[in-house]
Amino acid sequence: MTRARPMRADARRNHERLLTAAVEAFARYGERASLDDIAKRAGVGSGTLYRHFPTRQALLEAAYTDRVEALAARADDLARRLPPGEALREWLYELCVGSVQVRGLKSLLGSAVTDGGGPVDSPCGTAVTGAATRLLDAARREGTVRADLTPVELLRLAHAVTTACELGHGEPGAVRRYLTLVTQGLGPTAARG
Amino acid sequence: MTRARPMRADARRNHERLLTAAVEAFARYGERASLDDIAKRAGVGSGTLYRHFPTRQALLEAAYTDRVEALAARADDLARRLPPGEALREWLYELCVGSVQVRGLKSLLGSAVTDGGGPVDSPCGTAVTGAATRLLDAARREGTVRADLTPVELLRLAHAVTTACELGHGEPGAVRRYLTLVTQGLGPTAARG
DNA sequence: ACCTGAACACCGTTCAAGT
DNA sequence: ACCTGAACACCGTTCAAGT
Repeated sequence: MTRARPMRADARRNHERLLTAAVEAFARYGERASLDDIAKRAGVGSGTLYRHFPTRQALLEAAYTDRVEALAARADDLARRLPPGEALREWLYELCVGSVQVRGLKSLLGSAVTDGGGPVDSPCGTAVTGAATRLLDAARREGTVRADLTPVELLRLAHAVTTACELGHGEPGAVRRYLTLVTQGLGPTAARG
Repeated sequence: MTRARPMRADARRNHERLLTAAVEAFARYGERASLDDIAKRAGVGSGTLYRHFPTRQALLEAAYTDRVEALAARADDLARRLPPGEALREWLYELCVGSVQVRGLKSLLGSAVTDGGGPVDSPCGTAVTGAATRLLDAARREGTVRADLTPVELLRLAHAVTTACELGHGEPGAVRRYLTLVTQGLGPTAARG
């Protein structure tokens, strides 16, 4: 563990300003918001943005650290309050709602489970995969989830559900609907919990 | 029905060249391929591209007309050969495989079920929603699909599955896997057909 | 050590001028 | 009727010059 040594006062201020501007811009324009515009709104040269956040991904990750951590904490919270199966379902619901509502968050959560089979090694990837793993393990022990489902698969499906919702452009109840379809399956609705 | 009157010879040739270049570019770079580049490779001024295809969407649609029609035809083909439930599953599989493999096709199919509850009124939207409706109706009569599932929901889920696969960046068997998860649901694997 | 902003390459889109 | 390509506005990224 190397502890980052303190930034110079102006650097620290710029860092903060950039983050504020980024959060606002991502909220307004989605994850494709103009980086140049973010720098301008932060009152900072474009080079400074790149110094602090070398890639768009890095900026996105920094902008949503709080939210991702809150999501992870929420998982453990739900695990304490509800039976495993319900906790898992409710967490998935909140995850998807967040992804639909907070523009840019979906992109970040998606990139946390992109590429190889495993989760990406980033703070966001670690936090969210950890939460999913804990919920999934408990539900599996309870026997309410298919045993072969992996955390990454689960998170990818959540991302997929969010995508399906987006196609409907804000239809109310879309998250619940598509989540129901995916968790229950497409077969005939006979005896179901 | 108004029949388009024949294009001037040079216009016709440019139209064709643009399509060829577009198919190639979309295949190589995905649906975000540079329009300027497509015009250049077609040996045509950029204004000409906009004259023939006013939007990127229009170009995308034109580039994949054949493929979309083939998909629709394939649905009826499968409906003739297989029991409804199997025909539906197999069609979904081929739809997703196509969306994963042919860059740009996913985007087009997605936009065919974007926005309001109904399908978009475009040749592509009509063809693909028609096919989905026929397969779904048959399966419903047979009782192998939940009765409340709509064609647009089905197509959005297919789009969603494709998205999940993309996150895995070409893992073999991903389409089959995620399609299985979505069609069977995430519950415990007990008695299943 | 950090910041600035000009510079470069690229893209989408429009439109006056051409044939 | 159709085509061309310059023009404009915009964006991402780099880097020499500054403090």
